[in-house]
Amino acid sequence: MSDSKSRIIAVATRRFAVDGYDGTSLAHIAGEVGMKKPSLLYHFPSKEDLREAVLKDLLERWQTRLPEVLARSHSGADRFTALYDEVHDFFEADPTRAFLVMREVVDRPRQTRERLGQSIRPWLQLLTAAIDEGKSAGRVRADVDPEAYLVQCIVMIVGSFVAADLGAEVFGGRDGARWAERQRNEARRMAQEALFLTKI
Amino acid sequence: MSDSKSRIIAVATRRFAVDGYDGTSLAHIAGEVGMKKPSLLYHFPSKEDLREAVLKDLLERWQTRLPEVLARSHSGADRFTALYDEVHDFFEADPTRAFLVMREVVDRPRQTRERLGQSIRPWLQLLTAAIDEGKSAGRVRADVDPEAYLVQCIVMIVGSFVAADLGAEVFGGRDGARWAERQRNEARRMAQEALFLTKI
DNA sequence: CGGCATACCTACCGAGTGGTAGGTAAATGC
DNA sequence: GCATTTACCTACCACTCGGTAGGTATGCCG
Repeated sequence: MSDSKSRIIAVATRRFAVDGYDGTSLAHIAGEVGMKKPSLLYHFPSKEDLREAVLKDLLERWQTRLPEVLARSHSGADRFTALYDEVHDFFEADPTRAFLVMREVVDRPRQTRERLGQSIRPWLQLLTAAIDEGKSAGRVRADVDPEAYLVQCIVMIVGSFVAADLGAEVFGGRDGARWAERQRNEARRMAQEALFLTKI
Repeated sequence: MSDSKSRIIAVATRRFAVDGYDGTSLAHIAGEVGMKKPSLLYHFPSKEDLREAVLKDLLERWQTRLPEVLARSHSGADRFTALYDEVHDFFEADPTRAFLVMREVVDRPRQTRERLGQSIRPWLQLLTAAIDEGKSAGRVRADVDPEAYLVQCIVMIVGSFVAADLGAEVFGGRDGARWAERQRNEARRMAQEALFLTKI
């Protein structure tokens, strides 16, 4: 991909995440990249095409990240922690990703659910099987609903970034950085405790 | 409040939730109400004023709902379940509320966190105290971070509505209604299991 | 060298936006 | 009965938007 194209995508990703699709104009994106609007439209024929490219870029980064972790990690609680942290780190590396995903889901529920669904279905099915296996082995609580549990884990991770400011406002006071860490740890603890029978 | 005003707020709430603030025009809202744009602007001097009124209306409904529950409910696990369900029901009664809240948080993190924070702080502080009390009594796990836990509960509830379509797509197949129920039960189970020491 | 693609530009267009000016018909208050 | 307020309207304005037309400088390929 040409340098200009990837720079446009980088800028558009951030602007879409912060100001939303409707709230971002092509002229602003172009200006931030260092060109004029028609030049941007030379690379992406329409705003909708740009949106598509931004989403595709995000999903590709996701797709290339996860397989490594699944291969690296062991089994049981180890694997769970590694995976959970990896997903969290993916969004922590660039928190605008969480906002972008949340916006896409809210802006276009129909289109996004198919696109996102297609992208994460293989992983969720794999993890569902792992949870069922854990149940048989007696490591995992019997009353876990694997599919619903996994979706809710994603909700917790993505939501924790979106709600980070809110939590810091209500409780954190001045200690914003610490709050993010507390929320991260608590979310992981909740996910763990709700899954495994034995304390880790 | 006049009939026109409340009808405008009702329509605007839904449109803001579905299409977003930037994606909704005053003319469309007015048309749906059955009047023209200038007539709407007679009731709300600016679009921003309307946004404010929509948010205020939502928060007021919230404020009037919760006290009853806190008064009604008993203590311990009972209270927890009643409260959790009540919050869930508040959003289930009109799922656009969840979308609206999520949009507000994403669209204006700074302004919203103060507004929402102010509105829920009393309840969260009250519940924080209840959790600490539960810890002393040995009902609640010692390693719970009450504040982070409560914020994460809100994230789970609101997020479960926003992500409902997504989960149904990945797993539910045709069985959409059942999926919503599964996700609700699992979220509550996760919150419960992560809080209490003894099984309920 | 000529022919062509790349990557940008200025200038412009029609549609739609939030908001205003000014008018009107009906209800309300004295 | 008359003045005022309420609640709507038509017509309009300035502006921004996504997108197009058409031009230009640069660099590559035969």
